[in-house]
Amino acid sequence: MAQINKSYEPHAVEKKWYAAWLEHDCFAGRPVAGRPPYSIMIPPPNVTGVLTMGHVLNNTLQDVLIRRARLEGDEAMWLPGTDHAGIATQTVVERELRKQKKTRHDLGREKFLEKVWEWRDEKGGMILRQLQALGASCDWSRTQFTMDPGYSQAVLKVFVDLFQKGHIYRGKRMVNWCPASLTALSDEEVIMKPTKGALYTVRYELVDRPGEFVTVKTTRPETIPGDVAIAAHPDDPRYTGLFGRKVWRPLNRVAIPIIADPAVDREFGSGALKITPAHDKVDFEIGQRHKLAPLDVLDPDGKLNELAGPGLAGLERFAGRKKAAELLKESGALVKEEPYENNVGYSERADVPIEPRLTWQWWLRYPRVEEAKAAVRDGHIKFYPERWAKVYLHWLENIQDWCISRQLWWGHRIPVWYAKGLDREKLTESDLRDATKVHVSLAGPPDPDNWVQESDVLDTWASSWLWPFATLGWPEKAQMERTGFNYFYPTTTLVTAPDIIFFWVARMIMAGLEFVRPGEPLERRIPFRNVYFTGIIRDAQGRKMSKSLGNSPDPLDLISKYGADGLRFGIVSLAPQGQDIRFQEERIEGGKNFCNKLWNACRFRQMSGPMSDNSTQTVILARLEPAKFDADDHAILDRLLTATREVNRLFNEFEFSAVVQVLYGFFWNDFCDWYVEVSKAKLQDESTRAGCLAIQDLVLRQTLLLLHPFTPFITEELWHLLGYGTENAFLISDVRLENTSQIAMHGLRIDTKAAAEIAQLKAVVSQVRAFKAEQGEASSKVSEFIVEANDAHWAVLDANLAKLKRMTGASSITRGAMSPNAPAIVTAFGSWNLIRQLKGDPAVEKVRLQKELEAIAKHIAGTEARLTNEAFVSKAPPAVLEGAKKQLADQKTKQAELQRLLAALG
RNA sequence: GGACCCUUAGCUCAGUUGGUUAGAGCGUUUCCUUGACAUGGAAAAGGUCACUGGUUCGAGUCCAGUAGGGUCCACCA
Repeated sequence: MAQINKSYEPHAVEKKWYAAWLEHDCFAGRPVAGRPPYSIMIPPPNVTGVLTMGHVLNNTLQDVLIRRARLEGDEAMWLPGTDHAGIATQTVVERELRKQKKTRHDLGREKFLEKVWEWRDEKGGMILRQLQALGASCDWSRTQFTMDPGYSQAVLKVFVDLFQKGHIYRGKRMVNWCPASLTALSDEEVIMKPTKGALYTVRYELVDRPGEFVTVKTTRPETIPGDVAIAAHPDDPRYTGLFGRKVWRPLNRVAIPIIADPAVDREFGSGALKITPAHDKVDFEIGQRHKLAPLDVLDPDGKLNELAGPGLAGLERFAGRKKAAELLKESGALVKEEPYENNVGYSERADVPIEPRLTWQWWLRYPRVEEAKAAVRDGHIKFYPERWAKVYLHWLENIQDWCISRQLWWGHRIPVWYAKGLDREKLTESDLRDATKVHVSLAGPPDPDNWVQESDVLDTWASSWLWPFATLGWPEKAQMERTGFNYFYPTTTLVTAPDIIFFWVARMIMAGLEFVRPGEPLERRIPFRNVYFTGIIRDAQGRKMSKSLGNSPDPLDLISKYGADGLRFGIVSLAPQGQDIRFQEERIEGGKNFCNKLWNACRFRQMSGPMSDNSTQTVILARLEPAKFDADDHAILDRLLTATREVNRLFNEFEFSAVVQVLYGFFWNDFCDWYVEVSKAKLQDESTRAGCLAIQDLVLRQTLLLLHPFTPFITEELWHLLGYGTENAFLISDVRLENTSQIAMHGLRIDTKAAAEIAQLKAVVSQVRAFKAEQGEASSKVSEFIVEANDAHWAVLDANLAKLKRMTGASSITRGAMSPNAPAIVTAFGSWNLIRQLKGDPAVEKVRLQKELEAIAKHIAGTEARLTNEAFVSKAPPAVLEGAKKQLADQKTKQAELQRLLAALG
């Protein structure tokens, strides 16, 4: 067996085991009859993406779940993949083209797409390789890409199907238009941001009453040339006489009507609103009601066009705004300009203000909305934390049709063909259903020469919403058979961030319900049973991590600094359920330190004595020597069982950081700080040595098993170094969690009373150590104690004497009468006298004892007050009452002893 | 404007169905290089649990309100 080095060096270990796991196909998930499945679909990162701290958290948790499932004996399958990320990817490739002074239009659609594929093959999917460094145990043979041929077929089939069912239609409507990416966006891709600007008060002169004006307030004077009316509330007395009259539009001067519409807020400004139907959603609706044709003064890229009139035409929109204000000022129409802050919608991707724009787009009326609500409301899908269910339900209550078309090239091209020569501007809803005018199919029209294909592609989310089943080969029967669709669907758990609850989670639920296993019960159609929402990782100041702020550490740097296990352990310990996380590198360092502690505890075991047969828990149990157990042996086994139960419970509740905390506390405090220390005395005694080593072997084995999901590399390494498995059996894939109740089945009864005694003894040791420190006695210094204790107490001390001496740094602990002038303390096991060359100063000792007496008197008063309270005595449960009584008795004993010591000082 | 969340030690956070003297990690201070580990050990200091009221024998925990912070949703020009 190899020698364990002095400190843990993660890098070689990580490399070695990841390669070994891959080589032995440990990550593969295959249907096994009679074995429960556990499946997770990775939230596919953008193919352009690189690993961020958010990914680290998210994927570590998925790996934890998957590895834990393997240990529990489930057939675990974690499917990886990437998302084609329409806008992001197209932008990246266009940027490269721009370096060669080219645009995508220079290449043409086909050539451009070739370039994108080239880019993807060379540079895409880097993030998946980075996940391997983290230790992600994905079944890489199943890696999917949303533009793969099979996946694409599924996407198009869904489009055709929804079209045929009447859920998809084409409509000219106001959309969120991104002037940078030149495409429509869904509402979810628009971020509202408070933006500083100006509020302009502009007056419009009445045509038939020169010198009289109507004033309006606007933040966008450049759209004035697009005004088609001025509106006021019909009941607004200021305007009743003006409805039907006309005003002069102050830019690109023409006469426009004053109309009455209830959508106008009387309270804002003068109560009058300029109506620009082409550039505002509300205005568009008002325009429709009054049959006013929109006047579009902006080009798709955000430049003002010739309709904006001389002086403005050709200007970029923000330059146009300034210029419009100047022109208004010159003509005297500008009454006021004041600083103003309002909410402006920004394109999520391009981070520029979006323009409401009237365009033809494809829309989806969501299917299965009611069922999607029921699935979560009725608990078929459980959200962790639960409160996200409210957010989800609220969104579904107010759901709007989804704009699924994008004016991009990179994506799934919409499978619609228009008959040649057809005027698409005039296409009606019934024309759409007329096969002579519009063809919708996967295969395309049989006579392609007579048709023109729709140039738009689908929103990326309109492909990723199929992820849980399209990745398993749906809808191709043969593929589904091959991937084990029926075995792995519905997936077990989805781990994702709450910010894509609408983008993705809700839509996947609706898609699953609509397309999978039609006609079967809801719980067979849902895409997943549990959804775990991670927190969002923020920097130390609480800001979101972002590239532009540069506040996001590179996870690969962290891995090289602290090891993958250290990073994983640290990030999980940092992330309690349901809250955003403030990143602290110290916690990652703590993860590394924990690994080192684990490493050294195993090293200590190896150095403590010869290794015996460790190959199964059963053989280790057989090596235990219960007859020779002392209280510490009982206590550590008791703690092991408790910790294991806690871990099991917390796993079921998805409380990962609490699991880590329990394991940390058990291993570091109970095992290393106490049991290993007391072992040192026991190991020197030939008669207790073998049994003590067996207990260590048992505890370490269980610890490695419980820790493995969090720190897979180091646990696998130590598993082999300590001989827990055979050479070709891996902890990750060949070992099952062992039922610690087996310990009880081996005729071994854990004496919980002895275990409780140890807890008390620990307190005494702590007290004695503090006492020494207070007395200026160095913690390592060999001290002499005289203890005055009753027979029962002394018996306990005597039984543990060797250990106690080691733990308190004493050369001797003897029973005897108190020495009057030496410093002393009162413990649960007698009064301890510290004997030194230099006696304590009685005056100082007196003060110390008096202070302690004061404190105990306070506690006694408090406890007595409760116990003499009639209401407490009659209403509190017996256990609480008994506890209080015992507490009082203990406090009184201690008080008496302190008084005795004080008196002895004279 | 609506909904949800948060406020506990210098910092970041735990705190299960209300029950002894409120915990952890980091940081700070003191002591210790004793053969697993200085990536370590021992100990100390540090909290009127945001505030006010209520329910209760008993409230960090339950209820109401107030203040401060955050997130999401919403068409106020």
